[in-house]
Amino acid sequence: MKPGHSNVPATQAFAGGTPNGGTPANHVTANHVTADCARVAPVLSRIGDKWTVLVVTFLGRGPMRFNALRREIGGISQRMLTLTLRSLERDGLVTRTVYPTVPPQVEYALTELGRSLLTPVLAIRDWARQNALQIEAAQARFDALAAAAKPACGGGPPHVGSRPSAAGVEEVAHLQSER
Amino acid sequence: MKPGHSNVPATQAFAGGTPNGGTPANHVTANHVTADCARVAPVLSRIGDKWTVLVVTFLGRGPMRFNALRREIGGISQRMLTLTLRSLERDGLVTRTVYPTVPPQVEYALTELGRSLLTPVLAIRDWARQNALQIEAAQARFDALAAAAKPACGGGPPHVGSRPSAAGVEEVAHLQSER
DNA sequence: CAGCATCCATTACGATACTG
DNA sequence: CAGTATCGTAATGGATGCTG
Repeated sequence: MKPGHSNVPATQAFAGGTPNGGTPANHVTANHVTADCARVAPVLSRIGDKWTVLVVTFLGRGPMRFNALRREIGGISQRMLTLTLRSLERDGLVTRTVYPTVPPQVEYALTELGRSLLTPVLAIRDWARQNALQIEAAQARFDALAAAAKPACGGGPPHVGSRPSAAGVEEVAHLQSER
Repeated sequence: MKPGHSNVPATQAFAGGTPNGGTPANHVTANHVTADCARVAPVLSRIGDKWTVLVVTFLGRGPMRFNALRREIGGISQRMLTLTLRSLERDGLVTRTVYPTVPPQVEYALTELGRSLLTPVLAIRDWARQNALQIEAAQARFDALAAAAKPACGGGPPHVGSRPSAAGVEEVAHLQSER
């Protein structure tokens, strides 16, 4: 069996209308929403896989050959690059052009659709860039609390996990100003 | 061991400068790029997991209690909702407020950071919505070609996969107009 | 150079059962 | 209600070796 992508058994809901504006108390009739959500989910799985965004981002800078891409990206295995490109090709996001030269030469490029994807994808990437530090800080804080609340017995071996909860009375409405 | 999230061994590159504009032949010195890319990758893994986007989207409509979220989302298992919310809390994207009522009541809400994430996330979701049909069409086309080029021997059992390649001479520069 | 096939480790996720 | 614990399965993804 091929370990290829394209899966997603079937997710349903996907949040319907406008997140705020629009009708305020509109808590979704939960029926027609389900429909196109099922089509949205697979796309997100695609975006979310380990390499798609990378590849799309790089191809956004112009067409590229297989190994060039491989080198630029850095940590990707040949297998995953192949798989990712296949999926993208299948989805109509990239084109694969083979030049029948003596050493075979294959060039990948974004399609129109692929370029349109580039916009929101870069938006996410930039968000990630800008907020990475905040997130790391939040994680550190969280982990610190978790570790503090679970000294278990002796010291504090690197056995991370668990949570500060159930350590006594839950702190209520922490009033954290969301920094 | 907890099956919790937060993994990502270490990805490196992440496409540096402006995707097009800027310096044209700038093919990345591949060094300082590697730095913040390593911080961006985990964030994307988070976005890409099966439920994060869903949860964030729903919470974007206002604070919600555990089971309310569970019901609204639909296909999520209790376990995954817990895990997802944990991760989001750890990342500082949602707050978890426990009200010590007799039946315990926990409310989840997006933080400022979480709301800022909402914007690019909705952008992706909308892109997915708008282009889902094109993608499906592209897939159908691709799969049709793949199936056509691989009748194997007898008929065409449901052994999907593979590709039309290596079936003869590769079609060169297909000139597909990217529809 | 480009890429498929196979093996193998890790992980994500769902179902189920139990707790405060 | 809101979890946690445990189990089993399937998907993800890396390493390696072979082909055209």
